[in-house]
Amino acid sequence: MDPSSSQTVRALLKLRELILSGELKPGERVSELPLVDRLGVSRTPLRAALVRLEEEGLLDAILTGGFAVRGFDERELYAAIEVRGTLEGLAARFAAERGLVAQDLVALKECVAELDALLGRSAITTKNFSDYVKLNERFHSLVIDLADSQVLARQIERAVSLPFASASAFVMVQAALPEAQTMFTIAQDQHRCILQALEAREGSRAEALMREHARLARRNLELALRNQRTRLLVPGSGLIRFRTTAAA
Amino acid sequence: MDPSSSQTVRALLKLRELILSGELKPGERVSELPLVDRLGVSRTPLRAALVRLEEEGLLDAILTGGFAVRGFDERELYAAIEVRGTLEGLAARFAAERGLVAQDLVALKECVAELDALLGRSAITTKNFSDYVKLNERFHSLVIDLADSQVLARQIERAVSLPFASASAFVMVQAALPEAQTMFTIAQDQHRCILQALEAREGSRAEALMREHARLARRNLELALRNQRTRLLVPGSGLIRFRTTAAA
DNA sequence: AACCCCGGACCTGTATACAGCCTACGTCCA
DNA sequence: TGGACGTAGGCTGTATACAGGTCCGGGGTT
Repeated sequence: MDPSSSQTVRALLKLRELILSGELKPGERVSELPLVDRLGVSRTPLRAALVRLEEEGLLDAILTGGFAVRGFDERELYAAIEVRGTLEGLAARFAAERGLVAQDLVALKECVAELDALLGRSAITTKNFSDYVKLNERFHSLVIDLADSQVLARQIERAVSLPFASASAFVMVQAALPEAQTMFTIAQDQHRCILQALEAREGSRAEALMREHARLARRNLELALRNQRTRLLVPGSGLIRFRTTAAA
Repeated sequence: MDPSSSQTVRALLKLRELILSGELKPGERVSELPLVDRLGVSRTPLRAALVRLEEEGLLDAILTGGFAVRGFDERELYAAIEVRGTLEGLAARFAAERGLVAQDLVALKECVAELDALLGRSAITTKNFSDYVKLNERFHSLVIDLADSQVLARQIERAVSLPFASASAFVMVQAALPEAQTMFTIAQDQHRCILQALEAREGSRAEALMREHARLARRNLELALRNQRTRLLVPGSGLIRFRTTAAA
């Protein structure tokens, strides 16, 4: 009965992978029976996974029943990032206003120091970017933990469940584009400033910084979409619907 | 196949009612078989409803399997309201920055005018408060619509699925407490100012106003909890765990 | 008297059968 | 040739049977 090895979880993971990889295209109906063969699970856990993915925002319920893969246009990508930044900003403010104890500060400072060390050692490349991703995610989850609100944490969890909204969604792009290398420096300075604001209990500043920090993701996304080469590095790129008509 | 009359929806509604009414207490395990008799649906739609309620935040998954009713302490109530206000604030900013067309403005102004008329006619009491609730919710959903982002709209939908977080959660309390009557006037002035900010494309102001607007809910909640008489008027009051030990 | 072990009831996860609905294709008629 | 109707296939919603795990209580032992 280990939940991590349950059929439901297996179905959820495989199905999410199928959607993100683009094997199921936006708008396409996701029928259950073909997936039963494809995923090797029966309909019951499969349906549970479908319901979860709908709540997650990757699927849309069809009026007549069943689900379809959801598509996202460029505006929705930016909105998703802004939502994430806004919620993380709120978390930063909560954390700052509560005040941090020494132990919390140590953990944060350690994280920032490790990032410093990593960035000072060598450039982030497509080969070693996963170390950066780990540290970056640690920083973000530390801040969320410090906000100490399950309601907020769950809401953020849901926001980043859209693959292109997460804090580390575009690290791969950054690593691949030389013109994006400076973003690492900027991001790390923001980390440092956020830490400082948290320490000084400057809630408003912490919030604003965290929001702006998320907007780096937006800039990376814009860069990524402009280059044919990096476009496919965007997580969940298969879900993106590019406008065929001229944008207003 | 009408989804509104499906067993799943029926189970979802009845189960939510059972939780909010306090018949199922926080921490209590929600076993499926007893509910099959109680709700008159089989386990399959019941389980679907359980999964949805977990995503909604009313249930917690138990490690060994199954679900338990989630409890909320006072801090979480405030956090939920703040999250809602923050997201609605973002919606207001999006709407303002996009710019409204004449038709949008008409709809908003009509809504505000109707609220003016209602408030001018007579005091809001526990008997006629539902008219106010309808108009208030219309104002809020208009703003959300104008933000024109499904990602954001879904996130807000989820935020207000916690019963005490919704924009109209405390109207009943307001109506019952004489000292809260001025809140109607204040709220309506905020509506007016938000409309003005949207019209002038003042995104930042619209956002700040919407946030502050949500904080009225917080003030109402504080009032409600202080009065033994109104405490039970708080939606989902059965889910609230009051601290027994002294708060840090 | 306290602790440990064993047994049974209960509960969830999973698979599958069945019924009703929607859809799409083919055919027939105007 | 185009449109409308009927039928067949497939799909989802629902119910239920079965297997494995969990938890609680009682009895025995130290």
